[in-house]
Amino acid sequence: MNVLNIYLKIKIMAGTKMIISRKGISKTYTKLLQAASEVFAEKGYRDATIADICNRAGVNIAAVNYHFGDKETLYKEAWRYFFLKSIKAHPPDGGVSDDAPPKERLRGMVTALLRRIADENNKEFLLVQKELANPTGLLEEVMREEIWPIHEKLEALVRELAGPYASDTKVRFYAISIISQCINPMVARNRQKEKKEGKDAQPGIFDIEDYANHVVRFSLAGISAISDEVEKG
Amino acid sequence: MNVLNIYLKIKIMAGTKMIISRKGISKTYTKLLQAASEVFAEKGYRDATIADICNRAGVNIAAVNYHFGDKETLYKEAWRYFFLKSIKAHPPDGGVSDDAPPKERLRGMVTALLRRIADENNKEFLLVQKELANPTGLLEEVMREEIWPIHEKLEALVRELAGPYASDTKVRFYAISIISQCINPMVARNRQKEKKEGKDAQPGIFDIEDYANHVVRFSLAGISAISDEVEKG
Amino acid sequence: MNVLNIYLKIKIMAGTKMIISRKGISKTYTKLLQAASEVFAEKGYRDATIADICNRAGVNIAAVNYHFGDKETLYKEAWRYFFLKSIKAHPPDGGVSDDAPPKERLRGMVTALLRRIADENNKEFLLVQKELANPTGLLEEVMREEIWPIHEKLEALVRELAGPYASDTKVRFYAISIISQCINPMVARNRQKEKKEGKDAQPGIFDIEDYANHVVRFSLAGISAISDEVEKG
Amino acid sequence: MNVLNIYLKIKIMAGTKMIISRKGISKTYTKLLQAASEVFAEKGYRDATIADICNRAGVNIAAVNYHFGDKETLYKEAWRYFFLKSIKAHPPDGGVSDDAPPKERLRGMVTALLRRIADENNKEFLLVQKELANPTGLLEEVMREEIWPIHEKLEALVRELAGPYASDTKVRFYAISIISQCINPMVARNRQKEKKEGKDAQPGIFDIEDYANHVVRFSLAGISAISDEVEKG
DNA sequence: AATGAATGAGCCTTCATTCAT
DNA sequence: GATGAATGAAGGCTCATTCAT
Repeated sequence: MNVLNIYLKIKIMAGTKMIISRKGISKTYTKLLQAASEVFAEKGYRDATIADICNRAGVNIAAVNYHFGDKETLYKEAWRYFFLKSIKAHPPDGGVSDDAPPKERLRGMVTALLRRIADENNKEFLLVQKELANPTGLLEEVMREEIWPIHEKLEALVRELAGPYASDTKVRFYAISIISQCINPMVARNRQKEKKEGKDAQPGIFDIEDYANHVVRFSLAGISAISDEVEKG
Repeated sequence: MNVLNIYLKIKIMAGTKMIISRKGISKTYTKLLQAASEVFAEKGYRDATIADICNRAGVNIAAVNYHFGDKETLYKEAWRYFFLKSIKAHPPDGGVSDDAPPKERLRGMVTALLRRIADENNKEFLLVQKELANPTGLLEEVMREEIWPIHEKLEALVRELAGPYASDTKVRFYAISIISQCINPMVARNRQKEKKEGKDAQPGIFDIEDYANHVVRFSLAGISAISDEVEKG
Repeated sequence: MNVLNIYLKIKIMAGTKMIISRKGISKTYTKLLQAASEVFAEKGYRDATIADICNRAGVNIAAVNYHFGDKETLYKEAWRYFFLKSIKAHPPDGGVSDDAPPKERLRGMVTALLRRIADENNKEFLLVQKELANPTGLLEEVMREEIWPIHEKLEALVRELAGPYASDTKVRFYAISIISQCINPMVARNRQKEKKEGKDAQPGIFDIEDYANHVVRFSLAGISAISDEVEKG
Repeated sequence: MNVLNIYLKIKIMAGTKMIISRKGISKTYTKLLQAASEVFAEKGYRDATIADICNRAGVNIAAVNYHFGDKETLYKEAWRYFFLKSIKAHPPDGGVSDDAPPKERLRGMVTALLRRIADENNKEFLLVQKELANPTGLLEEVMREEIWPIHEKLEALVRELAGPYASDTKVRFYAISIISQCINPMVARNRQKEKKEGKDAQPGIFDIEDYANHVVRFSLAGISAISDEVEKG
């Protein structure tokens, strides 16, 4: 290497510029986050291209590197950004007070979760779904942080409903059943809405409130029936 | 004029292959399907590279073009191939006769579906999941053909269980609840198994037979409870 | 290299199988020549693919290698094949006897050349044109053999017409003028016919006999005028 | 929660380029056009490779994509670029004023066209020739735009020379004869110069000015002779 | 004589990233 | 803070050729 011409260039990159920059969040930065969340949600991490995102954001292609360092960081930040928006718009308790009877609180949680996933403006679950299917490993930590609390809260509630004799396994199964009933059909529903060709009856699409009612009654019946059996047996 | 135009071209080639292979041995086609299903299941359509697949299959890169034309076709064929293997290994009725009482048949279907998804050697659902999340549009048709019949069969069974007074919407909701309880946790379970780092309790992993029992009892209770309400009300 | 497994394979390839094979020209061989001449004439050496040719000929892709050794040889043979057909169909003297007066012989040569190039079934000039533009170097020798005699014959004829005082340069120029008038517009004419969209008047297409008359009169006038000048001057 | 998420990533990069380049130096775009025109002219569209071109231009392969999008566009732009250079260097009227007598103007046009084609630095006609023989269809429109006007101008001039009684067909034939005498031998001449093996007398190569004189006199004689015939007859 | 299977080299293109201002 | 220019690595695909029967 040419001795005389060596030079060093030190680059310091902050994962979250938001906090560092003095004048608040820059316009370009926000536009990029918005565009990125849309494109990532539409195409997934791999198929989304930086050029795509910058194009939609109306900024230069080098802006991603400038603001976020690389594609990965942009991806993580976009998810974080929309997770915060989502959690603010859809509090997990569904607006039901902690003092309300358990059944009401269950209805609150189920409805909140269903609405959150079904929210057309909420790209969050599309991103999550794509991440789950094609794991980049990038959202793992942040997802664990965000999702696990909800699951735990639900388990606690279910334990109340199932009574003191229910085993841990039972309680876990109850919680799984409830969450599955919320997530799976909603994800399918979103997918169907994406392609707007209503050529046939589209059997999967339905009214959210109706379905929420169904899930609550179906699950309460399941819990009490099994719990009764157990108590008797 | 042509008379003297004869010329000889002598080519001397040295090699070893001739001795090694003798008869229709290397089924490149099958090896490619196998390798493709693995790599596609692991990485998804986009991240899987042809080089990867051919490498794993131990064949030349151009073999994909020769046998399948392009990556897309290989993808579709790999899925079709493994779907057939899967459906053969896990008949949807779970081995329960059509004459058995409805509850038994429900148990059969649920168990079959759970086992099918949970089968570690079955790449099919990994592929499906990746396809659902990052739709290439390639499997759409074939998936509709294969999956819809199962759903319809389940709906018919649920209608038996729910009694004559159950509305179509109710029946549909029952079916959705049941299928969701099967698909969602199994997919999550597979994902957890993929990364074998059992650093924490891995709360999602459980015994399939136990869970199958749970789903059947939970769902039967849900169905009969709601149906009773309806009849009375 | 593995000493024990070395083997030798000697391949003897004949450029012109026709002469070697006992039972005459094989069907596949001829079909290949025909298909090759078409495809080469349409697309040129480089853009024509062996798969294309074999497809059109309805034979296996390995047939080219089997019968001709490689693409180059097929190319040369196809040209030779069609050159012979062409020269047979269009004798250079146009059917005019060697005893005829020079003007008649000129008319014969010009007409013959024009017709030969314009012959729709004659792929020869398309091939030549493509070869001239994108020289593979393969037809060079064969073209020199075939084309040069015609040129020389024309020069001899022109010398008769120009009279004894015409310099070599003059004679050469005359010949060039005449041949150019034949080749250039005919090539352009073929090109126009290739794309059959007669959307506008297609000013280049015209009647061959009319044009032949024109060339003869135009050229005779040119020759005699200049020769007269020279003689006087 | 984000507060502590700041992280630093320090990257140390060593290189030498900074010192070497300082100001808008390397006109990659122009270098590419130049190199492309050369390579395309030498090898034709298909045989020219992007790697070749970029190599000769001393730029990275991806530069073609960046500046031109793809090979096709580069091809078109290279042609357009050199056509403009050519037309500037060789104005079609050959520098003869519009007021000059028709014969002088004919001499001007013929000489200009001959020189233009024969110009060794002018890749334009090589490109055109290759395009005509192996049409990519890409230059079609642009060629029609550029070449047709010259042809029309020549026809107008010929009409002057041929007198008022000449039919349209006659005039067209005259123009074709003249242009053919220019294009065809020049193209052949270039081809011969390309391969610099002067092994034999290379009968095609000659002095341009001599040939220009010949074409003018030859053609004028042709025109006046035929026109006279017509008038008399 | 003829062929389906297989191969290796090479080409165009894409794309995340970096340069240099 | 922001950007147009430039790059290197890699991927999918094509195609003439060869293998093995």
